[in-house]
Amino acid sequence: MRAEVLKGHLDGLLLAALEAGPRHGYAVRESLRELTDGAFDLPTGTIYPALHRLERAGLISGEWSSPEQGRRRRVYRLTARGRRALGEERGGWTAFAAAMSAVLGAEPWPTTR
Amino acid sequence: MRAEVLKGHLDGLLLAALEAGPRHGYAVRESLRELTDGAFDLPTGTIYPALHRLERAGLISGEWSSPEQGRRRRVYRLTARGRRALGEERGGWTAFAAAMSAVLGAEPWPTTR
DNA sequence: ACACTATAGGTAGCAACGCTACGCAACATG
DNA sequence: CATGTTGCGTAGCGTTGCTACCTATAGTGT
Repeated sequence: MRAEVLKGHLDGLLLAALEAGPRHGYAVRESLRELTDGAFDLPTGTIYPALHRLERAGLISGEWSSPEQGRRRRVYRLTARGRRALGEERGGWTAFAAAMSAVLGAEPWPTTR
Repeated sequence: MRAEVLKGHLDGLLLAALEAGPRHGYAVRESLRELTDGAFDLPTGTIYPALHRLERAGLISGEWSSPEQGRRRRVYRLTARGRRALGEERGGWTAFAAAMSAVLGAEPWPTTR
């Protein structure tokens, strides 16, 4: 999978991974890898800056967990705005996928559902 | 539709538009707009550099048509390598779309086929 | 004891790509 | 004869994900 195809779609993926509940960055990464059977195996240099961007944008909020213990984890959860944004991402994806498939033709959707 | 979502997917679109037969750049642009009901209304500053890139890569070949007439048009056609590349683009799109939908869940494919 | 892997977070710099904003020209239409 | 459409082109920009690297703790193996 070429690298650039993900551009513009990552935010939706991260938001969706957090929809099921609060998670820290490393767990988000694992969720994506498992949900996609390894297709989205994103480097941490992709995950962490993206989470910071989403937090700055107010779509997720993070806080450090268990500071007394050694292992520091930053746990993120969707904000209300993030939940709205996720809805828009889903709509945008559907429109984009429909347009792509209209042009590419030929079995746009996986036939094995 | 945000701009970045197209990144990495444009080549496949252009190749697909040329699959039906040779076309000049402006016609490719119109094909994409019509096939997608206006969803992909790409600026010429996107189309032309991308076609040049594909030509340099040997996936399409272009030649000027009707030089004696005033209006100059550069007509592109798929090369053999371009046709192969289009097949790979289709496969890549299917894999990408499947992974995206696995994460986004919830009605990944348009229900109105 | 020591090495190694997995977990967990981070950043600087880069490359790629599509877009914006232009410019140029021929042809059609009113 | 002014405007709009067709048609091609490029320079420069902003965004984004990736590469490559760093730090640190916990667990596992030898």
